[in-house]
Amino acid sequence: MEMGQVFFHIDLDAFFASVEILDHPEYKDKPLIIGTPGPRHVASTCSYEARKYGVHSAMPMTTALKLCPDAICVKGRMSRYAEKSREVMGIISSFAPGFLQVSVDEAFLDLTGMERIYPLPGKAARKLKETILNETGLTVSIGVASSRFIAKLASDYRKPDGLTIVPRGQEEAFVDTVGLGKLWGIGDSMLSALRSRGIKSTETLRKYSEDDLMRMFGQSSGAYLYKVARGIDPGIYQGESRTKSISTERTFYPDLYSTDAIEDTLLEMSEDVMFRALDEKKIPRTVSVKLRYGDFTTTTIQTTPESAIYSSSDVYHIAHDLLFSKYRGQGIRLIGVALQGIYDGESIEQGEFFREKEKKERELEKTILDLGRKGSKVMRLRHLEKE
DNA sequence: TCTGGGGTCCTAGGACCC
DNA sequence: TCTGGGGTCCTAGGACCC
Repeated sequence: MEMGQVFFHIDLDAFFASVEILDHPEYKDKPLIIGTPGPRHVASTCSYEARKYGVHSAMPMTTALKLCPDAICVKGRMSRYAEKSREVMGIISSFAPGFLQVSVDEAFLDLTGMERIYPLPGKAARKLKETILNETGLTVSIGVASSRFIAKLASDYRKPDGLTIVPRGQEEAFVDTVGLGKLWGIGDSMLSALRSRGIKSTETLRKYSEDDLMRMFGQSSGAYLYKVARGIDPGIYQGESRTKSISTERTFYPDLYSTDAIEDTLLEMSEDVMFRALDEKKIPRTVSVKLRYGDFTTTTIQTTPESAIYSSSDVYHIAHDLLFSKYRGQGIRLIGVALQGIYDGESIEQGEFFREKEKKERELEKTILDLGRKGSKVMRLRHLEKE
């Protein structure tokens, strides 16, 4: 007989802010926001002191600074956070074999079947927290439960430096305690759709059959709601996820009008995404462009050409066509470029011929790019035109 | 409160094929 | 001759998460 599954969800507390405080002890006990002040910027994280003023992730910086005018604002240093993240993830992954990292600041551990080594999961979790704190100076919150879904809710239940254990059999009761609005996968939109039908709690949600819910919210969402209301893991974070898209986007202030500036941006973005793809030996099948206008209306245009996309000049030309096929001269607030339908560059049918061409093209582009960062757009465009 | 950037997944409609 | 049904691919939009 199986003893049942045991999962940890480990969540770094206010991660970016905590790293900054570690590197700058003078920030300790002060309201700290990771983000650049100014319009069209948002806070990516903030310290717990700043949260006391109502500041939170994704809040516009202008709002955040109205709530907390004395906050220290720091521009994010992603590479430093990645470095710190690797330290922490190294510790977590050596703790038990079933390790699954889901973002820079979050990971799961599967401790199923490890009763001999860790007879008491709570004790094991405390040990893990202590090790992470001693070796990295960072605190984490851990949730322990019989599924990843419940473990994830549990790590969020008490923060920072928290530990929440949900005993087997208490999953449904725990979901009730957490409440509908804080369940993973239920956002503002679903919440108001539920409310408009008089469903304001998980208890009420359980009164509906799976068929009812599927009729009301569609197959996928219906099945999801049915499970989640009962504390059953709907299957979050299961398969190994391989990269499916590579994208970049940029918001402008003020809005962009000039064709020249639009092209310049498009070129940089095409190079950015395609170099990232080529670095991973990936080839995209689809290019998509996102446009957001001054009034926030947003549209995306994508195409999947017959011929292979193997250089950033291909991406640029396609993106350019897409953008200007839609563009009607309004001010542009945001431009995005994405590569989709990513597949393995090694498995290309044309084989040698293709790779040779790609290689030459890529080397040329790297050189141009290195020069071009400081050089002119004109020069890079001239290179592209030669194709 | 005037709304970032990087992702994943779902839906609905149309094209196309058998 | 006035119209089936299933499968798959593609596009555009949107929800959601960190």
